[in-house]
Amino acid sequence: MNKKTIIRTLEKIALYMELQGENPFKISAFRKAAAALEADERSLSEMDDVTKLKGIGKGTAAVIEDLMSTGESSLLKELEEIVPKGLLPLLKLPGLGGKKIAKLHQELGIDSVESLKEACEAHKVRELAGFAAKTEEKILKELANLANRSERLPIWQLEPVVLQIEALLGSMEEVERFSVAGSFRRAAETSKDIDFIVVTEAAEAIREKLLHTLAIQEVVAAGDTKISVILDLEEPVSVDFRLVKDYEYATALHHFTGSKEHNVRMRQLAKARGEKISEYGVEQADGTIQTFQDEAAFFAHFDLPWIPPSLRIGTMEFDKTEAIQQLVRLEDIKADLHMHTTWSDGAYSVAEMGEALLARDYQYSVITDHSQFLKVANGLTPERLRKQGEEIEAFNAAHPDFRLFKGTEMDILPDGSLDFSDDVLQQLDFVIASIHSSFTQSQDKIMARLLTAMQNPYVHMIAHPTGRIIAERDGYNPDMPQLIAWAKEHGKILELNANPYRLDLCVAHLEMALAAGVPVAINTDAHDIEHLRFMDIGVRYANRAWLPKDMIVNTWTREQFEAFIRRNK
DNA sequence: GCCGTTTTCGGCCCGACTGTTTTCAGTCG
Repeated sequence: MNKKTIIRTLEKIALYMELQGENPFKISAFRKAAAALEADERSLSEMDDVTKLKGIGKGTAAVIEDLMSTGESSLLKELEEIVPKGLLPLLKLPGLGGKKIAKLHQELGIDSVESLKEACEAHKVRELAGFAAKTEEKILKELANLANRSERLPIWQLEPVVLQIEALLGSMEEVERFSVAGSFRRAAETSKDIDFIVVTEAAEAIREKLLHTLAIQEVVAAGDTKISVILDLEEPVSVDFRLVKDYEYATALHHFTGSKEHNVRMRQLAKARGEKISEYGVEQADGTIQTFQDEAAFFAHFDLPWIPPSLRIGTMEFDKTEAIQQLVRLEDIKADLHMHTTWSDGAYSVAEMGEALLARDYQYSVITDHSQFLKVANGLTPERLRKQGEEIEAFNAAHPDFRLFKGTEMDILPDGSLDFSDDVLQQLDFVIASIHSSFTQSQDKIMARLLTAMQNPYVHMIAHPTGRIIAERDGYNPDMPQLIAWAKEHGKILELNANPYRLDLCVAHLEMALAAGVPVAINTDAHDIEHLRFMDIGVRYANRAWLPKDMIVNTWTREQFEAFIRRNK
């Protein structure tokens, strides 16, 4: 019996209990037990007594026990007999929760999406106490939406929307300050919606402006402080705006950044001190509300350092306060080691990219256009690579306080050979090796290709090591423990590609790299000046794996970096 | 169902919005 099955079973039990209209605290106890198992890194066999975990007691331990000895849960079986399976999808309908569904089942015998639809159409639902015509109409509307209801959207789909709304809010004179919040701010790979905190003294005016300016498919809610809309985009996106006063900003931003689990822990912390946290401030024992200028002051009130949003998952962020000080921040970044220009498939010239890097206060960076194999991207031949080098030197001559290094993003070919010979590579300052072809080869072949790159003394870094695209494709499935071991052995850097399409290495792989002591570079892989902004996403994503600053190559000074790239020459 | 430097019972995070009633329950985040 593996741990995942047990976690899923506990969650399933919670779901069925919800459909019975069970006590919400009992339901949440089962979810907490599942979360406790998930948060613990040990496997089941390594735990001698699960009840020692906070959140697992007699009842939930009995379920685990049952699963381990018989392979199934008698509790779940009982629930499945009482509660029709067909009710599960109804929980996805907005406006319907466990209690209402339980009532529909008990009073009208509803047991599926189909029977609910029939009951609505026959106007039977509006006769129930607590339901009325409007609810019935809403259920019918949501039932029609059920099929094409979008689940979680990938970060690369949301990022341009966030950018656009930020521009809009920035242009409104009644808006004093604002920030994106929610799981997007926590650098989640996918989100259900986008949240914004907006400071204004003119809530009504802002509400009207938002409702009239945005391309809206549906207004879900429009109250005094909360506006919730679904944007009319190719893929509909839900956006929530919370309108607050300036003095409420810090606590509102914290509250709506979450995660839910983090907030619960914070509130328990407050409660233990006789205080009460809400989005409006911290209520003291005497009833007065204390507010804060920013999140740092809010955390300081509870003797905590400012916790980066991506770490707020309700577990070790409260304990590992020392490690938080060591984490990389955007202002620590001194370089970007992976980008493209018009020489291959980029949109800007060497000089234009150089100026954009200078504008970001970087000390150095590397131009890494594609190599000759990648014809679709206008990859460079050795001859063109040499010419590009002259252009880079000219830029450097005009900017003595900054240095653009000459590099390449060289393809590792399907047959396992490298796209440039050693004497070409020798001329370069920095060499990236990447796979862009034949993703479907066996793992052995993929690993053989990567090993060639690892063993080449002129290669410094492997870019986007798995080749995944979030929510689109899995990549070429390398054996990561092996790859990381080779990186350690041969002194190579592994990339955290910060392009929101990729975020590759992913969090789990970054944690493995950290454990092995393999240095990581956070790079934007920019094909456009605008893409340099992805560094921010990369840094926030890296925080999720607790990578300390000194493990991140592009926080190193130019001198440190030069020493690293020269060591095999 | 779980938990206890207030507790073995009585809490469990807190507030907005909607739709239902007419002061509140349910849902949601």
